[in-house]
Amino acid sequence: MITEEKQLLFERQAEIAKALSHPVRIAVVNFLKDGEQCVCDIAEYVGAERSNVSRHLAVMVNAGLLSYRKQGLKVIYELRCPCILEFFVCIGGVLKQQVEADRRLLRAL
Amino acid sequence: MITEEKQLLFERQAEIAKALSHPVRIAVVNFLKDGEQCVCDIAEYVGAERSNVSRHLAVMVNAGLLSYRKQGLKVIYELRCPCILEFFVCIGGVLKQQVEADRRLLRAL
DNA sequence: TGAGTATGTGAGTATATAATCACATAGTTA
DNA sequence: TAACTATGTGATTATATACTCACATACTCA
Repeated sequence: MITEEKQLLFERQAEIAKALSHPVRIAVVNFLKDGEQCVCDIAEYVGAERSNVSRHLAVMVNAGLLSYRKQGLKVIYELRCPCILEFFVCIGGVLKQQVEADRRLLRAL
Repeated sequence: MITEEKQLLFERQAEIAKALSHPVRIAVVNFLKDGEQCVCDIAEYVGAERSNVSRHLAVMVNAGLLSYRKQGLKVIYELRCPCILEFFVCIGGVLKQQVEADRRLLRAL
């Protein structure tokens, strides 16, 4: 049985995973890992419409992944917690294991 | 600029995150971390319809998170890569940091 | 063989998400 | 003040996702 607290935790964890479940948002994290950036530059890096990027950023702020500050005309976003980068290490483990499996499959052909 | 390879990587990473972006699927990982289980028991643990759980499991298999084997009437699922559990450590870091921020906010009231 | 059990799937519906365009807002600078 | 720039948002549309119910499949065991 899942306790009510566990249920809440699962929902919160799922929300964070969802905030990372889009290629554009993954790209954003990758771009911001080296330091804060304005929307303009983020949009150029990820190669998407500014308004679209704006919405993706809002999703990530809502999930608690990003914070932002205004500086003149610009709005500058940064990773709220560098620990999110461990996510890529974790996912990397899964991907490596998949590639290994594919390789074994290939050899069996 | 994002290279074509990076783009592919981001898509793959997003896909894995998406497979973890639902409370039921998070619950499944939590249940399976102590060992393989059949659909029946998984459904009871997560508290959802069997057919619904079946679909969630299919999503996770597709993403490469789970593997399964048939044993008589039952189909038994297990984590394909325990490294996925690091995901919770990572997410835990983000959540802790959010709770800290909330606490600071509360003190400021 | 026939009843029973575990699982998966088709079809339908409701809801959520993503993308785009046009426009609003806010700050800048001449 | 007026033109300009960076950003966010409303409205719309297309697509994806989640869920449910009924049913098909596959295996078990009497």
